[in-house]
Amino acid sequence: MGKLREPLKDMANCGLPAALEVMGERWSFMILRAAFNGLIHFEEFSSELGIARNILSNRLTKLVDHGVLERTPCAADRRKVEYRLTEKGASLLPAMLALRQWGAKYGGIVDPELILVDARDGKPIAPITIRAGDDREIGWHDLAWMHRDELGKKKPDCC
Amino acid sequence: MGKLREPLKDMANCGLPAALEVMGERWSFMILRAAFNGLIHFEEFSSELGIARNILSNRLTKLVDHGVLERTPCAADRRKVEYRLTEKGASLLPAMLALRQWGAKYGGIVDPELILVDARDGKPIAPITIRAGDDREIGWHDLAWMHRDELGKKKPDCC
DNA sequence: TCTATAGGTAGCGATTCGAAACCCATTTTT
DNA sequence: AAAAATGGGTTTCGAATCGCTACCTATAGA
Repeated sequence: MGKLREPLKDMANCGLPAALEVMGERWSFMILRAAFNGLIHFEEFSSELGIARNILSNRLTKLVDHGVLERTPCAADRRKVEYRLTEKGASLLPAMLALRQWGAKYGGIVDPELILVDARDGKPIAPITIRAGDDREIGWHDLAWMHRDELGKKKPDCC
Repeated sequence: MGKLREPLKDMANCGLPAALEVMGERWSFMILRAAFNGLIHFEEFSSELGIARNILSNRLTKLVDHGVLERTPCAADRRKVEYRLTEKGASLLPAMLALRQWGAKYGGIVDPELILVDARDGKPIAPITIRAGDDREIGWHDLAWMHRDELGKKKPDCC
């Protein structure tokens, strides 16, 4: 039967510490955001983010080490370097947008000038939600933990 | 017309710095996770997370100050205090799960013992995705920024 | 009363951050 | 070709933060 509480002890089983290991430091998410916005060069990140060069250098190499960004020397101008999102890095978009939507909703951003839209129809994207396997939106109290051996067994309603 | 790049300069317009202001420090997300798992008392957070007491105290008061948690003295035992998620705090669930799914996928968690399921049918929840207003799943390259005045105008395909 | 529990603070060394200066290879300008 | 500017860093060093341990106070239980 599924447990109501997840055992916090065994971190080995949880993706959150792993994610925070990579993205949990200061500036990491802002760098990611900048990368999604198309910035690729060191100086671009530096000037747009206003972050100290040593810290930026440190974060960029860490993100590269963890496979979020890919660092390639620029062929055209050999002084330059390109930092591009990998597939792994691009997969952080839902997390980043969810965080961002939350910050916008509760952080006092009432009438944003720019709105993120679907390019195909120019309409705003939906708030990011949690969905069951069949696409129903579900909330916190609809969730349960279940051992991998007993998937599919509906939990009793009682507890 | 929508801009391809979001101006990073005006942070006032972006929810991400606001979100990171609240949740960007070390342990904040782990505390949130613990709260989602039903922990409510200081000693519970302390022992389960293994975090130093002064840091924990600092984070909890910060989360309370920002309205993520609500601190109420426990009526039954006046030594105790309860930290509970507010609606604002509970709204972080999609962001936390997205981050967590990402960490699990890429962080080498191959065969998790416990799986997050929909309590109604015992089936695993879906990966968190980005959706257009009409519920289509969309990806990074389908996104564009549009000024609030010109919503609904489809962008030309050319640029 | 005596002890244990809950929720913190205080002190202090270790780590990390951040501003500024410096460095060196590669363009670009003159 | 020489001089200057650019790109991507590293070094240094003071300031802030982290984290461990010890301590404190109010309440509850034995």
